[in-house]
Amino acid sequence: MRAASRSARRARRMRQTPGTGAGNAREREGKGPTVARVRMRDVAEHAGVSVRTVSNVVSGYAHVSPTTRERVQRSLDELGYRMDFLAKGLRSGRTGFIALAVPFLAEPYFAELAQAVIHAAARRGITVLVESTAGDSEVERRILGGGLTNVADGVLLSALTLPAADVGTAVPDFPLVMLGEHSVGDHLPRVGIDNVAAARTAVAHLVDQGCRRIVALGRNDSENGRQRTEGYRQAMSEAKVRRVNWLVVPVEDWTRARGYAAVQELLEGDGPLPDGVFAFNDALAVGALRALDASGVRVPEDVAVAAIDDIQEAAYTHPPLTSIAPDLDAIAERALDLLEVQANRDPEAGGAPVPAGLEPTPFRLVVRASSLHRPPAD
Amino acid sequence: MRAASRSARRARRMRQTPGTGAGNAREREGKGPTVARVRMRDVAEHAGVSVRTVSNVVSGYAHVSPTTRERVQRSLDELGYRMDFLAKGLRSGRTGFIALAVPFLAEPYFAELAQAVIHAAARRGITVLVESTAGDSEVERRILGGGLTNVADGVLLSALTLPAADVGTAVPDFPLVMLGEHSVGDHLPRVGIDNVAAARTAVAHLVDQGCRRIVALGRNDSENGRQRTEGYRQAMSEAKVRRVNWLVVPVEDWTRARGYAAVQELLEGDGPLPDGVFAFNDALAVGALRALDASGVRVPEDVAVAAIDDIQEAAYTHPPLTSIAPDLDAIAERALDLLEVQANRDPEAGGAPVPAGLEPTPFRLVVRASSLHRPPAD
DNA sequence: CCCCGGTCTTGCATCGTTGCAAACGATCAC
DNA sequence: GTGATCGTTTGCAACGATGCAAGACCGGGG
Repeated sequence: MRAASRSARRARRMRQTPGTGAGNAREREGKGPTVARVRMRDVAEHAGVSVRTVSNVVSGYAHVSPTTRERVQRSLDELGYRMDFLAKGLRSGRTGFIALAVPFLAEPYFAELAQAVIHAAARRGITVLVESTAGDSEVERRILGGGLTNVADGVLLSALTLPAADVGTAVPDFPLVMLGEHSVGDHLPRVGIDNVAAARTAVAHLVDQGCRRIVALGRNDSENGRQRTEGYRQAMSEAKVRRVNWLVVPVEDWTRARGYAAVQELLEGDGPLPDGVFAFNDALAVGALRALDASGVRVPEDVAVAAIDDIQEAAYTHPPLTSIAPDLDAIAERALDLLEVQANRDPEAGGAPVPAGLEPTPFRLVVRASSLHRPPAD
Repeated sequence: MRAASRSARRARRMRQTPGTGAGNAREREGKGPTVARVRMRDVAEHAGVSVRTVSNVVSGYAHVSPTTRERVQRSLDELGYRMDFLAKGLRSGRTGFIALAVPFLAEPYFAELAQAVIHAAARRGITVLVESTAGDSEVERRILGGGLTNVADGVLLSALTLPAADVGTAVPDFPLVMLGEHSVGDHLPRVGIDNVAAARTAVAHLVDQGCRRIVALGRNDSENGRQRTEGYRQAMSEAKVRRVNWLVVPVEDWTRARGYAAVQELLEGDGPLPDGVFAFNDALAVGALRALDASGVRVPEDVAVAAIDDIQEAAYTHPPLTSIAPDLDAIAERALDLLEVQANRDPEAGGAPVPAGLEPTPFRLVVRASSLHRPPAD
């Protein structure tokens, strides 16, 4: 794709003043819809000051006389000046962008996370570049390697598959914060909920509701999965549930389809039916609920269900889904804070070391009908 | 936020060779994690060629001897060169980014649309910048005014609230394609499904299923809404449904919550109950289904439900939702095509005019349980 | 009357890349 | 052998902004 409208205008200007390249008085073409790009130089000439002074006004430099400032401002408005981010970025080394990489933007949890990040960033005047890695660890590795540097001042990476071993313990040379609940080693700063605690809370809630044979829907092949499995174990153990009633059903990925398939298989099997399902995320739970519904199993009477994520959809399932709600806004804000810390760190002076390890953010249990196995003891 | 690691490195270099600024042999600092930025100049020196030749190799220029190309490539790899997109963009006028602006990224439809766009763009080597306008018409107007130009080669805008009157008939001076189903006038290129046809198809399907009193859930205060209303009208009229059985229930926005509230109100009212609900989008339908479920109204036996969007969630509602599925990949591809057409258009030569008006993309009706009011006639 | 400290303004070089067009060398036809 | 041609490589300037440091200007104290 060529930016024809822009380069063509440039070409015209260069034709006007061949060689010198100093084409100064830049014609504004008619009053048609097409508006020539206005540079600081144009504003400077219009206001009768130097380019540098215009820059000073635009960037809010203190020592500019009110008179000058106002005159420049008027020219700025009149010509409709807009900063060229590319030039600014090239010269100053800062772009005003951060990159956010998530596995699947279409997955509700990541969409909601992305929205939270975008809004938090907008409040700070930062624009977000969204990448969708498709859960490809190759892509994730490339990003960790700095593939987005120089176009972004910092990177938020929500890795999915990336094995910790692949990353090594190298600290990248650009601001980076791991997002969500996946960890690739504790040498990197990371923001998210405490997965063990979250899972334990959800499972303990099911136990509270009288469940004694609780199936966990998930898999411990990722750091994230391991932690949620651990939370499940802790809660089961604390509740003194007999080992024979523990069951972790592995699923390939955490989608509605897998949740549906897993539960369907479970129901068709010859093992005893569970009275509780703890899904590692809401998408799995949504699939599970559908499968239970299709098989005529009543929720929560026969089986109680709880999960983690509390996506918006959770309030509208049949029945509404009990879930652990991470504070996405808190995650976004904290992650941006950590990016700033890293960006402001002066590597020369040694400065503060890069913060590392999990920065836990709050979560809460949102109880809805799906887990009300027995009426609350009131 | 300051990009400290980068600017500090720069400062150091400048200290080394004061005045000249030509610091050539750039030291690679230790073997620590910090890696100095490698420029074309560094590669050129390493390979013993000119900077321009490196540029030629990198950009795939044809007339480079195999020998030279290979030598440069080796240096490129060895030094780990990565292009500075800012400099490239500044010089060439093209950034390789496009901007995508949607109202709410957390709404499943927009998330799925965004994912489709990101993937389609990735296939073309384009990176996507996502903005979330929050449905603010002020933001949308700013974007139409060119607020994202110069950082993006083109803009895809999925406007929500923007009234056509505010836009005027001016053709923007940058590549722009309106996305989704909202129109702000037919002077702008636009990609999406034919809303009238889509709505008519959905409603006709409900009629087919034996529905005679069909409520439309939506509002005609947007172009989009007007068109879906029109489709509803056409289908009702074609089916010769008596006027008294037509009803459009207005909703403030197209969310699950509004759909829920609207149906609840409807059920509490004293009017006759409908036997069919046509929701303007899936989110409304999801809310509607939940409200019907909560009130003990059976779907599809008592009321059949159909909607537009076919978000992933639709296959997992209770019961699964019949919906019109737009081809998101086709929308994304076509939109990118149209951006390219505009970008390549030579305004000097007059070129082809900017394509304008709706570029309709295919859709299909996905029938699920929610609309099976009576068993198919077979 | 001049020097000094401060405020306000400016010129120059520079960020890393590509467009342009010229230079270069080798090959080829005559 | 000489000029034309082609393929290959190069130098220079420029994209639009900011960092740096010097210059211009102003008023007050010595």
